[in-house]
Amino acid sequence: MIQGGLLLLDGGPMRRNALPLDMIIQGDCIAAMNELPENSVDLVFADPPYNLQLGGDLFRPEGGRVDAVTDDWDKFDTFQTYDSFTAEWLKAARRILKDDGTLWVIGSYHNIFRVGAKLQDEGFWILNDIIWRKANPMPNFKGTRFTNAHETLIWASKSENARYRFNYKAMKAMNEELQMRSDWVLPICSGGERVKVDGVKAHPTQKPEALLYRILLASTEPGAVVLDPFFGTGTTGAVAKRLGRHYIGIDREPRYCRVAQDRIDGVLPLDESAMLTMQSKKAAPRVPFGALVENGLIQPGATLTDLGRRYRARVRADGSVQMDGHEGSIHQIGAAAQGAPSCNGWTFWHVDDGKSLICLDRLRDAYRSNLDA
Amino acid sequence: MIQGGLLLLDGGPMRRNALPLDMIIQGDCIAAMNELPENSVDLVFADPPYNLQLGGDLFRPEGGRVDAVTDDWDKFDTFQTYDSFTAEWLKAARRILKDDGTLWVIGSYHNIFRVGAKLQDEGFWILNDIIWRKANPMPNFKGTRFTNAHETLIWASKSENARYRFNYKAMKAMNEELQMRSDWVLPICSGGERVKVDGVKAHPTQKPEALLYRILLASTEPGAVVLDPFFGTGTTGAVAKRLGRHYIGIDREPRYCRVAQDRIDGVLPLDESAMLTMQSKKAAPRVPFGALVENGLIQPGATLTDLGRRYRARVRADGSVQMDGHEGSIHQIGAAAQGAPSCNGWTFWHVDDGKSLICLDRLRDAYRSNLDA
DNA sequence: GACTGAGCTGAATCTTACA
DNA sequence: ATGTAAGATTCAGCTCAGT
Repeated sequence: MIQGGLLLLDGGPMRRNALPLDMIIQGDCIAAMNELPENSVDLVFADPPYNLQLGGDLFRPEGGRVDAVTDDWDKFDTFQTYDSFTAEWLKAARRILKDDGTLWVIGSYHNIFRVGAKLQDEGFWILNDIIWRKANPMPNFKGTRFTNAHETLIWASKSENARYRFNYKAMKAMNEELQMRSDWVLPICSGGERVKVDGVKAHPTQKPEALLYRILLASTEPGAVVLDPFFGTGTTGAVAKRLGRHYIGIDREPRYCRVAQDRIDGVLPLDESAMLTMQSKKAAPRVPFGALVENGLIQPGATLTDLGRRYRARVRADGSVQMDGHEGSIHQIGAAAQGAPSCNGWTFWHVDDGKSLICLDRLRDAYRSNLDA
Repeated sequence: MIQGGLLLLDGGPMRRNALPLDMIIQGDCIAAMNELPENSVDLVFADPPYNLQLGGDLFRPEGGRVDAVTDDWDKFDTFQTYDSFTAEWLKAARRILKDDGTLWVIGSYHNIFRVGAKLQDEGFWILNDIIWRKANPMPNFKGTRFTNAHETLIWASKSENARYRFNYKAMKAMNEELQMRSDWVLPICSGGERVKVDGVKAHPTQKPEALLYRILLASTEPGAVVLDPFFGTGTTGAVAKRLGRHYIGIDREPRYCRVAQDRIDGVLPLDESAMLTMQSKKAAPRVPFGALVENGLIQPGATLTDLGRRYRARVRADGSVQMDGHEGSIHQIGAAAQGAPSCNGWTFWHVDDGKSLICLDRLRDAYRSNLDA
């Protein structure tokens, strides 16, 4: 049953072996994919449930409550249940993929290792793992772990010797004529891009369009067929339409299907020049003082002094410094030394190499050029 | 048989249940770990082999080579063999780990998904996946994929509810007073750091010391026992010695054991004061608010207020406080004032000394340093 | 209109000691 | 084991109200 571009799977007359281009299928993704013809799709992008296994509520330091992903679709009883679900959708995706098509999956440490292993078991050949480095991740409020600041994507072909598509030149052009690396810095999806219904976010895990933009530009050509079995708010469809690719979206939730359809209806295909607007900005590398200690440019225990040699501070193993019983960052201790409200420790502090004083700022330059080399 | 700090496993008189601190064991890591006492090691760092094609037969527990068979079967067999090898060394590592110890593993997309899944299967609880973003990776010469510019580490505790060690403040200090994220930018190991024998690099996959430096500083305390079952050139041992941690290294190759021993012999430990790092408040001795009243740092009857002077509470002789008829601890009344689920009264409440507001936390610091004196 | 500052939010496996 | 209370803890980006 087709309703305004919406294809309803259950009981509907979807013809087997017909490819429902630029349509959204409401239903179970495994059953829906099994209805489609084999070797017919150029790309599968999948954002499956992560199986987060969250505990109770989490509160922010200022008292707010974190709006966590507690939806039923993310709950699995055991790893085994999750694994067999994963194997099933991977098998179905593999069948409909063309032999030279590729698969993208995104996940976090909760699920990505299981997905990656299963995908290799099914015969997929991993081409890259890609790190989405979030420019603005949610902090770790309780100070219990490292800030979870990235998600992982796996890009895989159907087999080891498949002739997959990779638009090398386009990627290089997008990255200021440097080869595109396996780590991508992109902001999370927020602001005007976030799809909302009555002011409330429509989906808890909407992905940024920039992510799909780069994926489709890298691994498909115009006119390609892109299938997303976990369509959600339809980011994949929106970007595919904008870039002149065909999409097929599948989602179990009628609500999400409607939201996605509305969203995609509002998308206009892009002319080439406008594509440039989404290029990534290259961030100037921020160097923490601790990195210099860690990399041996400054030894723990070294003494720092100012140009007038009036103050002396001692460097500790973690990059904090100590002076007269006070401890803190080079900036904090520099400020305390002078009784100033603030201080740029990079220019204030120097290392005495016996002959002369070397400004920390010069050591930072040295470290930066080491990074560039 | 112990030879100049080198412990030879095969046939040697290594006593079961003795912990060979600051030693290198030459032998199979699974057998060697199984000789060590259970619950005795604080940290395991593992850089396991991942070259499936060349190393397949090495992982066979029974021996017996795999004949060159059809591609599909060979691959399946290789994964199987690699998986059981992985499960074996993970089990052995898990046995010798203390219940509050943690495991670090590093790998690439070739093996990390299999290792991660197996590690979850064995009961380890993933705390973070960490991305080592290489500042200077090798380019992809053929232009067929994204430049493989990172490796992945997994950090895991022995079980879900284990009380693992994480030096939050030290990590934050090392990163300019921002939480340390899950993506670490570090240069690859090259130049003078690269261990060479007769001008040729001694090991193909030597890891940078900066990587181990951050790992040990983040997840161990001085004096901890760190075991590395794939010791190679002994980077783990070198950094452990420098940071005042004990190491136990295991490697199958006598050649690597010798190289590592020479390298570690040349390392000088940091002196203790340089090894100091920022301590988290959680580690500081607990001070009841009543003690401040008792010792005259705050007078009974004094008025407390918040930074915005919106709320006022009155201190009573027993260290409880009162506000609008409610009475309780500084935390309870602070929470009630804001309508928040909880509150740190130490940082919320201030005393007005006529000129400015003094945070209770600063009075507590004064009391604590008074205790030390 | 431009600027400032307070407030809100994002795939989160998010405390510890003691009774 | 469970419950209770102490007390430790946040970064970047966007929105919106108020100069």
